[in-house]
Amino acid sequence: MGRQDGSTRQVSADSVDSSTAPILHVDLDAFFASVELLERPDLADLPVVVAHNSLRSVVTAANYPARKFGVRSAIPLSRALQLCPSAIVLEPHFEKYRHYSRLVMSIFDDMTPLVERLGIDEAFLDVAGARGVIGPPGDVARLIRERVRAETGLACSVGAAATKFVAKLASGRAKPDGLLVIPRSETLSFLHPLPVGALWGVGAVTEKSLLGRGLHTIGDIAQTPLDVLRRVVGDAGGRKLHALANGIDPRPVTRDTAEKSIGHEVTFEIDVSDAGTLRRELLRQASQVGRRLRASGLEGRTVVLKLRYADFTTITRSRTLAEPTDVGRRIADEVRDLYEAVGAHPPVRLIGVRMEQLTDAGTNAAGLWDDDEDWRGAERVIDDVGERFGTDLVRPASLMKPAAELGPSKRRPHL
DNA sequence: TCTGGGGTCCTAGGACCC
DNA sequence: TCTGGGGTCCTAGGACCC
Repeated sequence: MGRQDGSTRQVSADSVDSSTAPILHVDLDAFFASVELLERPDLADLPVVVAHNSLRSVVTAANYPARKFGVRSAIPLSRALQLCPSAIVLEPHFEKYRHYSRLVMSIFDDMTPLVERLGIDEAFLDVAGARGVIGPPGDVARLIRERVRAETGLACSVGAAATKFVAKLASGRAKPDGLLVIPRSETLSFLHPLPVGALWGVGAVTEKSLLGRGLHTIGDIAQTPLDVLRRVVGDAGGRKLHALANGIDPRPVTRDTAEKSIGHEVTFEIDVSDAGTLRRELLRQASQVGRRLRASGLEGRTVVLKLRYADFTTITRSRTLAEPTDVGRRIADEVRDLYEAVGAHPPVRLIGVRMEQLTDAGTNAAGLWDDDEDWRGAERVIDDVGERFGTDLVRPASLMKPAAELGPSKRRPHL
């Protein structure tokens, strides 16, 4: 069970006025690991990591006992096992995580219509409007934490603030299983002592160049002239950093926006040189991308091939089509052309296919210029058969009927 | 420590148009 | 005629986030 740590209780005591902190950031604690432990409560106090058990895998989640050894998300599994040889490794089950994610998100939807999902285990909520119904933001946050625990058995942490950025920092500081309210008037005193790496958009590379210029804290950034920041991190980045460091973050909580790209990629356990293997993998991924496009009712216009070589250098090659498509076959043809044009290359560590410039399928419903229709019809049959049998089928020739013989396709909502 | 897979956003150069 | 400036699209690469 999570601890109610001292600092959390102090700052978020009922006496703190949360009325100037209407933006909540809710973050499930060690989400994948916590879901796995619902079924293995006997392991809860032992170090547990969730990761594929393969040569090149990385940790996707670590519970708090594992974190005491320095194990973190995104470090190589091999490294994690060096840090903590006794760690128990569990295979991930993404279907289960999506299930719990939906349960939790629907609790958020009960609080306010303004819910912005961030991946599978986080969301921003604007609860200013919940005041009359539920109460001030602090009350909403407490209710969310109670309901998530009661209805799923999971712990979450909540930050409440006047802006998204500060709310997100606050939830991080509230972890695990805590609540931290930062009233508007305390924004700067909360922000300025924190290290530059805590700023949104400052990763390892930017952090290094900021530290190299003697900028260590968010307070340092706040006092640095905008021109100087721009020179370090570029035009847009400089403006953003300067604003955030001064507590300014005008981004509203918006309901979820349309996807901008859909893609798949794999890292091979052993680098691949054989062109045949790579072409087959491209075909597989292109089919998968096509299927996801159709399932979401989307089409894409730009096809992107991604290759990562043994030395980790990464190249992309892209081509924009005259007309968008959701047909795996068409995507496969384009991406194969892109691959052939690369020519001789070093052994490949990772290969991927992505579609960009997505639009709603059906905006081109007249079918003008649409020579993909036969393939599309055939692939829809595959979709439907696959849905019925839960399989990822190879395309039997017998299913290749002309589109005219097929009924209208079902548009399934994504996820 | 040899680095996943899903994404988003930004920059920069060149083409092309007005 | 050896030269401007803005806008948009396309391509490639890279930082960053969960």
